[in-house]
Amino acid sequence: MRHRLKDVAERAGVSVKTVSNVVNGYVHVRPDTRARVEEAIAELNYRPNLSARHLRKGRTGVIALAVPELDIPYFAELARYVVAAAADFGWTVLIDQTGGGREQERVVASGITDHLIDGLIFSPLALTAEDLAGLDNRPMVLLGERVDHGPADHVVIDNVGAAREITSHLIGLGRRRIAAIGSQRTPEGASARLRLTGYADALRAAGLDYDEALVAPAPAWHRADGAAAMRSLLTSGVRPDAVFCFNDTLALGALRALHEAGLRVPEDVAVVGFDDIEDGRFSIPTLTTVAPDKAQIARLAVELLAERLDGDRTASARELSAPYRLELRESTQLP
Amino acid sequence: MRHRLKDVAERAGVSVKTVSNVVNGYVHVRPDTRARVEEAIAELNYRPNLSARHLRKGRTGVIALAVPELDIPYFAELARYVVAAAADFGWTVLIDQTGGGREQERVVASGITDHLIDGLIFSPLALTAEDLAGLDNRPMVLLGERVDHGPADHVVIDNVGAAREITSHLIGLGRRRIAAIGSQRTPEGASARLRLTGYADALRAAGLDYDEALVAPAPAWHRADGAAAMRSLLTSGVRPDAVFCFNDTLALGALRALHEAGLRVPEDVAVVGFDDIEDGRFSIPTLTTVAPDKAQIARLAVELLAERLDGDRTASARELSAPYRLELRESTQLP
DNA sequence: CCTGCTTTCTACAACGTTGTAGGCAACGTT
DNA sequence: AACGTTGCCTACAACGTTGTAGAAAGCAGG
Repeated sequence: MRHRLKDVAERAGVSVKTVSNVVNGYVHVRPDTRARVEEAIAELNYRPNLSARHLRKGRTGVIALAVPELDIPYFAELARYVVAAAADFGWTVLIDQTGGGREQERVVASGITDHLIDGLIFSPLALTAEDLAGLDNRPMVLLGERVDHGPADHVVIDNVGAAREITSHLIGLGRRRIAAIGSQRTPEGASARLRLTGYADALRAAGLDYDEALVAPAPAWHRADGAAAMRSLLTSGVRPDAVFCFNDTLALGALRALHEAGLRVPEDVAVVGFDDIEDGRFSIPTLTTVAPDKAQIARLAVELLAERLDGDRTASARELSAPYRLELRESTQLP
Repeated sequence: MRHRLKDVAERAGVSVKTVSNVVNGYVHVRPDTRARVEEAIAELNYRPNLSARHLRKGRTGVIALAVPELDIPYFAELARYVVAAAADFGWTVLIDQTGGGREQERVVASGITDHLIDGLIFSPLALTAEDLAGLDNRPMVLLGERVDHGPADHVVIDNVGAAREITSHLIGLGRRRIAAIGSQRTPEGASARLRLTGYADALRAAGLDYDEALVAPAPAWHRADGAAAMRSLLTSGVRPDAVFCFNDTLALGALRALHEAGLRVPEDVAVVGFDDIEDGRFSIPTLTTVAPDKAQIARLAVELLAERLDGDRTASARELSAPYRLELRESTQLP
């Protein structure tokens, strides 16, 4: 059975509001009264009804994290950090999987979980700034690149810079025919566009040609897509000596395809990824990658949301950048 | 701004309750009235306040899924299936990460998210039947092995049978010195114990000795633990020709350690795992594993919860078993 | 002993929703 | 013409909580 403030109040011989005051840490309660109430709470194992509290206060203590897919390791790792960061604020995190489609994302953003959550941390793939503009402006923090200069707070990393840096690393190793895997022409592909830009920048800076034939598209960024893209690069005869994959799962797929083709990594082809997922630290060979500071991304997102909730909801949108670093591993380092 | 039934009612010129009836699909509403109300709902972009509805009805339409760690791929994949299965019932899933500790799990089970959720699907590591016995019995479905014959509904797979089968497969390939990685002595290690039992059964059935030195413990079941356990097996000099790892992440770590030791898989050592996570389909070599039917596990869990919510809450606990099959891949199949 | 202040507590209303009870037409049956 | 039945709708109360207003008791200062 479930007890209410009223039950506790009767047992302790005080009013309902006094129990509420004790629960909420109100100071002007006599110590012996407080003790009596706390005892009653313990005896009845009383827990506040969050729905009722929410109805009254307008806050639930729950925020949502919406990501395209949980079984993409990057998002699972990110979720872990967001849950941890939110715990510091006493928040529970409701994790929502959008699937990445534009319509599904619109539903989530417009608040299918309406009235249950105080705010939303949202990692959209397909959503555009216009989609967001028409919405109910529940406090929201966006992760990633898609909705540039939209109406909401934003945590990003410098995709162009990171892509340029890791491509330059490959060039510095003496590689000259550097392929890229993961380009996308769809509006969903904002990260892809930025990483491609960084890749092209690095080539240009080194005086290398940008060769369209070395750039392989990937409809999604799963292992299977990386493997397929790598295979098509190999059969097309362009003979790359390095591959920059736009995320780690693509890179793991590419490693697989190279292995099947009998090519050695890094001797014949160097491979780099992006995201620093745990798999890449144990793959054969281990994977050189761009490591965004996920803990920092999560913390910044939660802090932005907290400020938005407590402070001025109409203040203009802020954009914060999280750091990254290169993780050099076996897939580029000759033994 | 956010609108209420009252706003819609005023706009449509009807009572609040009539709007509520339209929203809830009550039949006795004149078509023209219904149309007027629906128009007003659309114009105001009205959404019901779930907290208020819950307060009144005692249902939120939200269930929680509590797992030890989201960045263990098995749980992430499971989460995906649970979210999908729950959607069929119109439920939103709140995903909770317990961390796997006994105290944290007790907090979750006793309902830190109290009153916000209708029920709980729970994959405990450390919790004991006694822990659960004292709790508030919110409808709960348990996944996995730990709390055998506890008070709650339960979805399991036949760990002993699956472990026996995959070990027998190794024996059938002619392997004789078969190591096991992942044993645990702690109370958390229920799955470990069952899989070890199946392993020992298979050895006995084939007339092979159970050799303590071939069984390596793993404090957790991460890649790093698998790699460490494999290294210690190799340095101990027991020279296994096959390894049964109690889950896939352990196996991926073991593959890594074998690679570092210069041993070939499967030529020198065959490796098998358990869980069929996506990584194992792309690792080098790809991983032979026990593939539990995760979609079925998720569906059974959600259905059990639905029955518990709608039906008799005091009916005795049920235990359902989900199927599994062996996935034979490169880590055991000679080319 | 009165006044004004502080501390401690209580009664009441309200948050947005839905179940219950009931009213009023319109209809068909006697 | 009176009656019961049905369809459609409304008023009210209640779910459990907390903010507001204010009462009662204690205290200090005159």
